[in-house]
Amino acid sequence: MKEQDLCCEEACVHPEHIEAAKSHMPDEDSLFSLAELFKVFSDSTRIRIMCALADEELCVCDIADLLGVSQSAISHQLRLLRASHLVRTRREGKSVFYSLDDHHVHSILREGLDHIGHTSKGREENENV
Amino acid sequence: MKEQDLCCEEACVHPEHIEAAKSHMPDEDSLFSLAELFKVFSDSTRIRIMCALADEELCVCDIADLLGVSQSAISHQLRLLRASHLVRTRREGKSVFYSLDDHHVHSILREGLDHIGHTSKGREENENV
DNA sequence: TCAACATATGAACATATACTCATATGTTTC
DNA sequence: GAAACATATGAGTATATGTTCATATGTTGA
Repeated sequence: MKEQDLCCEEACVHPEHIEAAKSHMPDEDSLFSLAELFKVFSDSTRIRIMCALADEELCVCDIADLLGVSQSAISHQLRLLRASHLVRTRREGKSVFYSLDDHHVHSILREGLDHIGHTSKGREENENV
Repeated sequence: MKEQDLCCEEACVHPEHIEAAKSHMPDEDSLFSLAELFKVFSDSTRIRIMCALADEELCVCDIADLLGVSQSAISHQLRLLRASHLVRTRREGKSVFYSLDDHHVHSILREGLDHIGHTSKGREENENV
């Protein structure tokens, strides 16, 4: 049989814990949106773009030059960032300037850096993924 | 020609802005680790696992049951979470209990939820990715 | 030691995604 | 309007990744 895998069909599950956990779970839509948001943060090119924009706006070719990535690749990534409301644009003549669109970008990056700072300190033991 | 794409080879680039941005960029290793960390947050199954563990530890089959995902899939995902130091384990007999390993999990999820809360409010106009 | 159970893991497969290339769109200057 | 330039985008491709399936590992009780 194979309905829901039926692992630990009796004793092991803790129904009261499951109910408690269920009660404070965000709704499905939020969970999906959350994953989508962090997906945007999950590529180092996009992270580098956001870091580059941390202090001031830059045009597309500035970013491409700064990161050593092709204009096309940058443009594709900027599109994703914009779709997630993480950057905004301002046109000035032929150039388009991008800047961060949300204070959460800073907070999220900071929390992330904080985490990797902590984990890299004294816990190199289980790097064997 | 094709060396570095040579977009805006002269006038457009703003060298002083590029230098400024360069100066406050995290080092390459951190940027890579950051992306790796957020990659873990970029899947809704893993997000759901972390939310489920927000208040209390759960054993593997609890999580599988709660999320309606196979034991194997959960186990694979837990491995990633553990490798990123986001969850920790405690064995009790045949069961293995997982719990959050880091206060950053809460902060990161909260910032993320905050962001999607803001963007979903009145800006449905550019959902056309 | 063996059966039963909970969890972990390797291989395989289907899908997602980041880049390149070619080209389109939009802007300025002549 | 045409040329030059900055940016955007569609198609194609190589790689990454999440799940399933089969099976291994580890624990308990007989």
